Amino acid sequence: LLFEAHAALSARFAVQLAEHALSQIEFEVLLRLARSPGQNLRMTDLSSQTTLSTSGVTRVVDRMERDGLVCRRSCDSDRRISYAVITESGLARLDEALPGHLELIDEWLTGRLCPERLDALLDGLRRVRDALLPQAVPAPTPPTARPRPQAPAETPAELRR
Amino acid sequence: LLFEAHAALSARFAVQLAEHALSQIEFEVLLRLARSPGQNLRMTDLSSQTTLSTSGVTRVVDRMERDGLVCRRSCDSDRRISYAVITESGLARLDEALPGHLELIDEWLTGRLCPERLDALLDGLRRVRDALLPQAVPAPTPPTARPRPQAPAETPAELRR
DNA sequence: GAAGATTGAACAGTCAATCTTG
DNA sequence: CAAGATTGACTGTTCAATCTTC
Repeated sequence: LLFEAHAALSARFAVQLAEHALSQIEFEVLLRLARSPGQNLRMTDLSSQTTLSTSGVTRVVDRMERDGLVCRRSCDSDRRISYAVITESGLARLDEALPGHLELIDEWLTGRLCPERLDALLDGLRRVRDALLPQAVPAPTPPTARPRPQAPAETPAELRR
Repeated sequence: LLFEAHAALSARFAVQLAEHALSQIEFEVLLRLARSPGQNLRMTDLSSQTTLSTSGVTRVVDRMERDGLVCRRSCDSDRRISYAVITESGLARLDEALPGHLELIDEWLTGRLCPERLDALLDGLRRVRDALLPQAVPAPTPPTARPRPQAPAETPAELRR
């Protein structure tokens, strides 16, 4: 069920992204960075927005920096902090890969279910997700702007896969 | 959305299974074996029923055989084939871990949504999954019994996670 | 020659330990 | 001493190559 649907969809995404020489995580990193204010994110925040540990983020950013998709920038006010910033090349790569990704979503999700079914599916998933992530909705880092844009509707919600 | 719900749920499963010294894949292997006729499965079939490659299955079964949860048995009529068979110990381990797993499913899915919502969610997921796995529903291996029991209702459907 | 299974090399990710800065 | 990031050792997985059997 949930696992099968996820695995199958995930596999499709993977082959499409591979055409643009991106892994799913790299794609997600580019997407999160591109739509963050200033197009940068602290390493820690990047890890909490993905499924990776902080060391995982370090390694991914290492690779992507080597490939020129992102670069690191240190913080003036707190020198412990390191930001990952998306580069021109990274933005270009994202623009290149995104349309195909959206097509896949439309092909297998949006276009496959009638609107009511789609709404019901998203509603159910959202409820499960919200129940499982109690710490994500309240205020784990109150001063830091909560980058989650409250799922304004369909398209952005799917964007976040 | 789908990815977030899946990741969050998956994480819960992982910690529960870890209490019984099982990884998610090991649990899935035990489950698939236990409910297969003869409680055995060819290595290849095991790989197509999971997310692993054939070499991945080889390695998992290596580990589990070392731990006594499964054992290998060769085929009389075709000596290329190797079966994985669940052992007494493996069955015991599954019995030990399964109730907690079902509790989690009930806690976060079944018990969290009213019946209509749950049906709608499962229906949507099933449609997406079926659309994405065209080769799974028809006859890829027609003579071989299709082990998929057609999702007889709710409980077994969730069992397959 | 193809199918089934295994192996070696390589890779991506985690955990625990470490370093630096606040 | 806690927070942020990185590193080293390790685990699990895949890909390509190999071996055996049909």
